[in-house]
Amino acid sequence: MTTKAERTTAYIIETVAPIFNKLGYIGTSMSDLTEATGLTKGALYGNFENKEALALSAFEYNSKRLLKVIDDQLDTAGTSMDKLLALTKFYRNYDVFTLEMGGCPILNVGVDAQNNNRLLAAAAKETLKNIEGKIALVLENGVKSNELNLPVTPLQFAKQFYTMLQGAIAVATITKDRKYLVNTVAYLEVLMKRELKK
Amino acid sequence: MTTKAERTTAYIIETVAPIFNKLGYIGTSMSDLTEATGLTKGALYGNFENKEALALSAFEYNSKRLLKVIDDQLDTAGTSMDKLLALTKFYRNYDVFTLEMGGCPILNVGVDAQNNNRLLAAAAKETLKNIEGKIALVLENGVKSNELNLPVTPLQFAKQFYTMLQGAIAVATITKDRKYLVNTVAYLEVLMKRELKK
DNA sequence: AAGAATATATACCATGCAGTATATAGATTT
DNA sequence: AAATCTATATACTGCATGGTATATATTCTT
Repeated sequence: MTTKAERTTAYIIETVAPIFNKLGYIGTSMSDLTEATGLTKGALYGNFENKEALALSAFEYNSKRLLKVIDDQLDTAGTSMDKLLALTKFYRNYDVFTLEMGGCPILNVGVDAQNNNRLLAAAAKETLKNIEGKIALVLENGVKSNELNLPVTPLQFAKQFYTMLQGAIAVATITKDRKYLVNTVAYLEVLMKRELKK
Repeated sequence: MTTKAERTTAYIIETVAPIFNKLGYIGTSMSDLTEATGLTKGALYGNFENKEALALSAFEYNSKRLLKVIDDQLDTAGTSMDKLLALTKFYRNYDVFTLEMGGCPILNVGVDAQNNNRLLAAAAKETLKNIEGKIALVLENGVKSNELNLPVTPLQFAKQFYTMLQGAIAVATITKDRKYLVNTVAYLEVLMKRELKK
């Protein structure tokens, strides 16, 4: 069973995560967080050492949520191609999924923290590489099971694959136009069928 | 001839532009700027109404520099394909070019200002669409002159093209790994030759 | 070169910031 | 239910923030 204190900590993270993601590390003030949580500074500082620890926990929370959903897609039953298509389908509505998180955490934190907070920047980088690795694994299995035929190494293909997705996310975010997601995913699907077929 | 005052204004913008780009709108303090310029608040506020106006001028400065270099590439003598290849060649070293600007202004400002400053966010979006338009124009001319054969409209191709480039920029920035730029450009060049050939 | 106009420096607001010490309220254990 | 322990609220630092009023340099015009 979870104690009251644990639940409060969890509640703070959940509440605070989208705010940090939206406003950025420096752009978020402790009073933004007391206001959003309905708690006081005493409560926040009782649960977290400082603002940085809070921001890190917030990012980890968003990151885990994202990784979980990606895992879910890549765990889809069927061929490696089926798994990848489940993933692209997810990314087609990535903006909807990340809406309540306050946008793409990798993009937001990765860019925002780049020159402001080393730990956060490193965490974003780590999450990104994590996702690349997951995609590469599916590709690798596809090759091993004689299903797929890659023009490059699995990791290299995964990196190019993810670069395109992240490009769509970035441009869709900047222009506030989700068509970039839809079009990029459509393009990726054509590309996959053309390049990965044995 | 330029008056002293005009030169001071220009000097402030030049000096301040990379700082805003690196640290973000909120992350940049007026004292960061007085320190960097060697001027006092009186001088800064004498030349610009407020922090926002200064940040906007700074972004416009970076934006114009970027658009100018892109124009230079797309003005390369030769076929439309030559022009596009000049552009991709430029983007291969985009990180070097944007180093002294403090990173990609479109990505940094577009993401940073997204939830913090409407004017800056709108300016970043505008610059992005501007670049897409420039690329589309070259493609359009290539089609008109019977050189290229597009699978989609010029603007649509340009959007997909730029999305990939911006993806490489984003991921290279987040991971601090320029290989994404190199690889994406290499991939784009193969793609162009395959998809655009008449 | 003198005078007018303009640009920059100085000194100062009020406000918001992250963080803390301590008091109070609440939960957990016996 | 009482006692202990823990978590939250309150009130308060010291400092940095954006911005301004005014005095002092400096530039431009004649």
